Amino acid sequence: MLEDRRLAVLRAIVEDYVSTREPVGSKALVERHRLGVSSATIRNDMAALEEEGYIAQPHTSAGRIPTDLGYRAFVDRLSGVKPMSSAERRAISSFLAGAVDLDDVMSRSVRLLAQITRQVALVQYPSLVQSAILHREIVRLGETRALLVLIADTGRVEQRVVDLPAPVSDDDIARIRSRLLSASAGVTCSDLGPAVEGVPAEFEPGLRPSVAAIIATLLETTLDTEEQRIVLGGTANLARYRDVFSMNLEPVLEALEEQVVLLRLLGEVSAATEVTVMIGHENPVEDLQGTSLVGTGYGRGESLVAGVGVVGPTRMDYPGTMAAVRAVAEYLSRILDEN
Amino acid sequence: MLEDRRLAVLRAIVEDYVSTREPVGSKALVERHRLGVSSATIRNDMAALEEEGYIAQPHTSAGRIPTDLGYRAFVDRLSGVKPMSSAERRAISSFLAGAVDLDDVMSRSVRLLAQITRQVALVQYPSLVQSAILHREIVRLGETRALLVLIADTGRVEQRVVDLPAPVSDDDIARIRSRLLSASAGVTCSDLGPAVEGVPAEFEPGLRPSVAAIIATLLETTLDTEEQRIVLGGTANLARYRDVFSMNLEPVLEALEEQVVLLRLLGEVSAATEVTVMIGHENPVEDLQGTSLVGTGYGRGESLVAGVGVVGPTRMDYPGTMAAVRAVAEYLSRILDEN
DNA sequence: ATTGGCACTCGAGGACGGGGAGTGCCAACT
DNA sequence: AGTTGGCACTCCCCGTCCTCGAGTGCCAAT
Repeated sequence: MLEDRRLAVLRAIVEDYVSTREPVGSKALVERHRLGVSSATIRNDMAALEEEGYIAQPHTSAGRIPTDLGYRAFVDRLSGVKPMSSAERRAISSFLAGAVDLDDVMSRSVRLLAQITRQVALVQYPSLVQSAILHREIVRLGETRALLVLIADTGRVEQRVVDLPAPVSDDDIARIRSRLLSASAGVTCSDLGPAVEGVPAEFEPGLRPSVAAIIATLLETTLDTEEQRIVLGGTANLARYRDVFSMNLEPVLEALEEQVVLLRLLGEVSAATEVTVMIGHENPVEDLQGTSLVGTGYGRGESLVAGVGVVGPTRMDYPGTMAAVRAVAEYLSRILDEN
Repeated sequence: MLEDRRLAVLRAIVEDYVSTREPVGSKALVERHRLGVSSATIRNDMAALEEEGYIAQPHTSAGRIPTDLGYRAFVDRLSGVKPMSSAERRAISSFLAGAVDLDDVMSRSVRLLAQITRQVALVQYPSLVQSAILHREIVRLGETRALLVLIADTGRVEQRVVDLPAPVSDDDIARIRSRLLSASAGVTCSDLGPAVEGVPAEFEPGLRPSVAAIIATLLETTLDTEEQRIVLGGTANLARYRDVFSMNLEPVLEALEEQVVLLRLLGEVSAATEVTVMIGHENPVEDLQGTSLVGTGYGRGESLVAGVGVVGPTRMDYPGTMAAVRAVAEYLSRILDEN
């Protein structure tokens, strides 16, 4: 009972602070919420909450603001995921339905999510490793250059230039192409290596290094670290939070421009279908420890192929953001399912 | 002679203001530059320059800062393009040489340019309309869906999902594919329309709508407005200029997220091989009138296929930025030539 | 356990004032 | 005519001081 009220107070503090951006005091609290007790009582509760590390004072004689721990408790124990209005759902689905290809789906999603949450949005391309390859194409660019194109069943298209160790004719390319197609038909990325292992040996000695080079590039393209790709949008929204990242949103912007960093980030929260939240210092990226990350995975049915998420100030509307992230992930999954 | 000294004073003011970011006064000017006259004389010149609109005072009893007109005069009449050091040239070429495909070239270029200039960089993909199409591929995604892939000689790969009006078999797709390939072999984008016009009529009536849909998408993909694509990087550098965009770099960030805006922008400066500069209010985009744009076109030999540029505060190092933009454009042209 | 009362703390924000950089103008000099 | 030193003047910057008020912690009373 007593514990209950303390949590109610914490929730009220989080909600007020998120909406006003100002430290909240005991008096304002009893006025804005029907807590049924006096401000003195609230003060006692606040002292206790501070003792336990859920809230803090910027300085003596100021109101309290939630700590990362406070937000964590709020997210874990106090807020369900707020359902989105049907109007919002309709807006999402109609906006994403107009996409003409995967690139378009990705860029629309990221813009949409940024707009809804008014924060920075991240969307990851479906992983190649998890996909079936529908088609492979080799195009001759010149004497010693070829372009390799992979088309996955997710709609993803990857391209790679191959430098060939020796000149190769149009005809040679055609033969290599058809042999590779037959050798790898219907094979998933992960099984590709063994399936094409013996292929170079089937060709004339002079051609073997070139075939090997093509196969090497083919395998490389589907390598874990190489193939990941993330788009982000809504960077402009960061400017709104100038106050939070006190002087320096520069390191934040810098971190967000690093694919590697983004991958690490999304990797942490996209392992599950539930929405996952990382708050402040929980973030593994040092420059982003002043921010929170809300993310989840998406994919076809049970198998997750990529992640989607939002980066914003720790002082964010968690229920709303979580709902938006979940909704976008659902629609992305649905679009993948349709293929 | 007298006019000469006035210009020398203007140049000195621009240089000092760019490096110190503070209004510059007559006394500081004679100390830092060998002008051979006293500060009183400089004061007279400054009054004249202000009269003519080249410089302005933030308030009485402060130093002068250049106006947009002042920067314009500086760029047009006072600064040659500073040549890059050979070390810098080597850095550029080695950085760009490691690229594995066109996407990689684009993203490396944009990061490189952002890093050299410490500003926001823009790089445009080579235009499809200006390119020859090396290869077209049609892949069946399902009963009524196909994926169309275009490969241009610039290394650019475009994809598009086609919704077919009627179910089409694997075999049908193969026939359409080979017919389209033969009909359009060696044809440039702009001549594509006439070349494929009669193709649908060659097929069975039931298949004609589908063939038409594929051709429609094919043509659409190479449409002027649709096919343009720009990448940008170095957004983090904007944060450094918080002081310039006094309160609000939010509109700037927003403008930079709009492809349409970026296209308009780069379009203005990428029509020539010389580096072009737009200063402050000269910028057609309202939200960017506090910034300057330095850009140029690049391409194979004489035919320009795209643009590259930098957005930064009007108070920027024009000679250095122009040199960097020109150098990157040159290397991009060279890379395209190699294909 | 809750409450009203009270003394105390400390930041925000306004008033004040000296210091200094910079200007414009003028009379004198070349 | 162009240049220069001198000088009065203007205002911004910045530090100091002070008041105001929101908010706290503690205590005695219920």
